[in-house]
Amino acid sequence: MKELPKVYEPREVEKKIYDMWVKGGYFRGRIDPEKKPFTIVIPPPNVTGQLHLGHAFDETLQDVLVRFKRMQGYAALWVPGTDHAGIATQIKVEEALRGEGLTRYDLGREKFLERVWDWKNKFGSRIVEQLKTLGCSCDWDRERFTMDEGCSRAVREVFVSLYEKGLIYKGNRIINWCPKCTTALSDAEVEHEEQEGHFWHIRYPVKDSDEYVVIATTRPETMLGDTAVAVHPEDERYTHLVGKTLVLPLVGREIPVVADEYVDREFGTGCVKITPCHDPNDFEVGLRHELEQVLILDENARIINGGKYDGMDRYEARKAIVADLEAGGYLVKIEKHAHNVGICYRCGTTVEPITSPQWFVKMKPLARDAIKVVEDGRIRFVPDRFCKTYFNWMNNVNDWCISRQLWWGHQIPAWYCADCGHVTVTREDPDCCEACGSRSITRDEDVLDTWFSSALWPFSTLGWPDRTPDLDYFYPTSVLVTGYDIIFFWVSRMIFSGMEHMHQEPFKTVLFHGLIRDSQGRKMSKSLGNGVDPIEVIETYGADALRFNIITGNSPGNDMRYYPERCEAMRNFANKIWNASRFVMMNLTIDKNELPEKLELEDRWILSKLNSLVGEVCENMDRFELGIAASKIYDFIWDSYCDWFIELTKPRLNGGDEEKKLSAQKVLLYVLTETLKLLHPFMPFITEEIWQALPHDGEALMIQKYPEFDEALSFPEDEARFEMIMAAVRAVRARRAEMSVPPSKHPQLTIVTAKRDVFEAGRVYLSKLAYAGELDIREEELADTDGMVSVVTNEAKLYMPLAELVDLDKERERLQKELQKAEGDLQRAEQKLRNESFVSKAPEHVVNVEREKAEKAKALIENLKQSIKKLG
RNA sequence: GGGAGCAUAGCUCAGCUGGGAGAGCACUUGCCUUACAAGCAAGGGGUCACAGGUUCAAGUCCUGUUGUUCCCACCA
Repeated sequence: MKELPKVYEPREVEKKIYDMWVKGGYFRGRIDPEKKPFTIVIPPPNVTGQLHLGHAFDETLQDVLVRFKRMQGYAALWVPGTDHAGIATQIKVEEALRGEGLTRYDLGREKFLERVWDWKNKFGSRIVEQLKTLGCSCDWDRERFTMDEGCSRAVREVFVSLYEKGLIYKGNRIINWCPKCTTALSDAEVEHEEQEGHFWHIRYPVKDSDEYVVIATTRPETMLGDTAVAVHPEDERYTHLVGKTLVLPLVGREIPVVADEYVDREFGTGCVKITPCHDPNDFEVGLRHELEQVLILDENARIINGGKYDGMDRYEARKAIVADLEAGGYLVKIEKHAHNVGICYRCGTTVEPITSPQWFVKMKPLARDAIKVVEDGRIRFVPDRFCKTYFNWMNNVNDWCISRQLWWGHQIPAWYCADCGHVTVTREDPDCCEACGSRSITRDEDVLDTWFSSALWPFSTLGWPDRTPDLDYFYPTSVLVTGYDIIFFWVSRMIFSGMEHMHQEPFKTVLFHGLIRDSQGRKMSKSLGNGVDPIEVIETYGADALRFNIITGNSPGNDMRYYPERCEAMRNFANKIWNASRFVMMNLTIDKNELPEKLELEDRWILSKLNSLVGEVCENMDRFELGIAASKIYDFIWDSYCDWFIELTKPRLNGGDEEKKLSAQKVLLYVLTETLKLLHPFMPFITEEIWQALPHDGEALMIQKYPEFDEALSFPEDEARFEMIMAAVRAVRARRAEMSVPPSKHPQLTIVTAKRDVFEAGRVYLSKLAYAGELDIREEELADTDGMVSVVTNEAKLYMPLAELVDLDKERERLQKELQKAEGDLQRAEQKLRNESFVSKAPEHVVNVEREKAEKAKALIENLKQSIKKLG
């Protein structure tokens, strides 16, 4: 038998164990017609990213599920991979270039892309290695990348087929523009932030008149693009002006007053300046009234078509324009005004709504099935409250802007013909225009939104668009695990993509988790510098401790705070298991794991407890209550197994009876082994390490069969009998603690009980765990209890000759207090039982519990009363 | 403007389909009891935010209130 070190050292163990697993090929997902598949695709982290706690959370949940199902005999497959993360990655490489004094334009598209690929190759493996240190049991042979050949083919196929169906189109429409990233963004990529701004009231004179209207705006510079002013058609203040012409201050452009129901009469002045190119509402108004479109911002948000303001930055122009308005007497007043501004989710820059020719996915037709599949339960959300969020979004979804003015990503497969203007969109790169045959075709410069490729992830990673055996077997995937913050970005898009291209839901269940915050509840972010590096945590406490910390004490969908102290507690737990195992091994003389033929009372107790635990854990796991399952295992190991059972076996192990010695070993080993299996999905490393050191059949714990509930190992009566002994032990310990009796003192213990057989069977434990000297177990009351201290349980009165240690008055007081409590219990139970409707309406077992409670309380009261009487 | 979450011990949080208030950390007391002081034993600490309601029974279900966090939304 191998000798284990006294303190568990995760660092040394984890690497070794992981290599062993990889070598054994246990992570491989293999098609097996005999087995049911269980598939998870990883939410692909950014290829150049680093593992943060959010990932650790996400991946741990997935690994627990995959390991659990794998052990249960499923053909488990966890597909790993990374995302090219268009904007994020491109920004990083451009930043690096800036260090060399270069921009991407200096390099040109081709050279720049080479640089990005270099970058990807350099850092792409970093996060993968970090996932391994966490213990992730991904099938690394299937690692994918959203821009690898297969995924790119899937993207191309989807784009072309949606285009052919008319579900992708190009249009000149209002989109969100980030002037820093210089690209269009989808609605989902814009975050909103309340900012303290101003409301500028500006006078627009009516042409050839003394009259004027006052408009209010938060973005005065956009007046350069105004092509109308709108009022409500029924607003009597302004009806006489409808159709009249205004002269735009500073610009001199003549613009009409139009009537449109979009205007809210109550808000502001009731007059709205209309800037079709720079506001989504105004854009619509502009279409309705066939207004001119004047674009006044370029890709860097500098003024164009604005006369003297051309070339100014938007904020510079704002200042200048306000000053000029004031000088010209057009400025009526300035109010403070808090309003929401859109900011880029990548760089935080305020985005500008701008009309621009972009590619869109028509969402309404796709949303239909995507809603239905969640409605009818083919896809289940855990917790289900996120259905509401999802439906709300899907029901109101706008077309999805998918083109990005970036270089890093899937270039849009559209070619424009210089001769006839036709757009060629094909699966294979064309060399001429499909309409006129002209060779003067140029490819669209733009790339697709990163999320366009992630949307296909559940099937592109399994081989689609080819009809592969993997796709047949492993699709639809079983569970998707992800944060609720990317429902719109990713989950919803995978759902409609799966329905559209596979005609099947991409996953059966979505398990949503929350965000990990710092110990003060703040979001972890680079700017706050409060991020916790999971790799450092793993180095300090071990991956198992981190995993267990994350899993326990969290419920689906809820955010959690990260506390280093909790990791310490979990590290201690790992050490506890380690030492319990050391104890078992030290005492082991057998090399086979089997239960003995003759089981002692405590054996049946622990086996029965274990068996219930197994049943409960499996149930909790099936309901995705991973945290509950984990803490039940924790309690069993620490309380039942270590604090009680191990202690209970010591008399047998140290006694002279060889048969008993063997039986104790066997039960210790059996229960430990089963417990390690139960715990393995949560703490894979330490359980595997210990299991390897124990007598075992098979190669690895991670591919052992997960325990199942077994009726034959359920002994409820023996459990109850043993609990009686435990209650007595606890009662004696409590009394001794109160009186500060050191463990070295072993006074005689007299037990007066009607359950004499039970306590006789527990003789050994009583003397060991209750530190008893001589033991007298009897049915008849003691005649003389002078000088005795008593403790009372439901089933017994226990006496110890320790009266000299105790203050009799205090003792009386204590017993009175206990009596009061017992009488209260009895009263409550009897009250319930007297209640006619309780007895008739409550389920039988609940009533029985109440009856038992009353019985027990009665017995206890009787015992206590006698003890008090004896005190005199 | 719409929607959702949270409110339980000093702190951070569990508590599943309603049936005797839990964990970790912190705190108090006593123990180095030959697996473990990263430990053992014993203990203190909660009107489960508030107000109603349903029920034999409510931390748990319903309604409202307060506080708090978040998401969505085109009021310039």
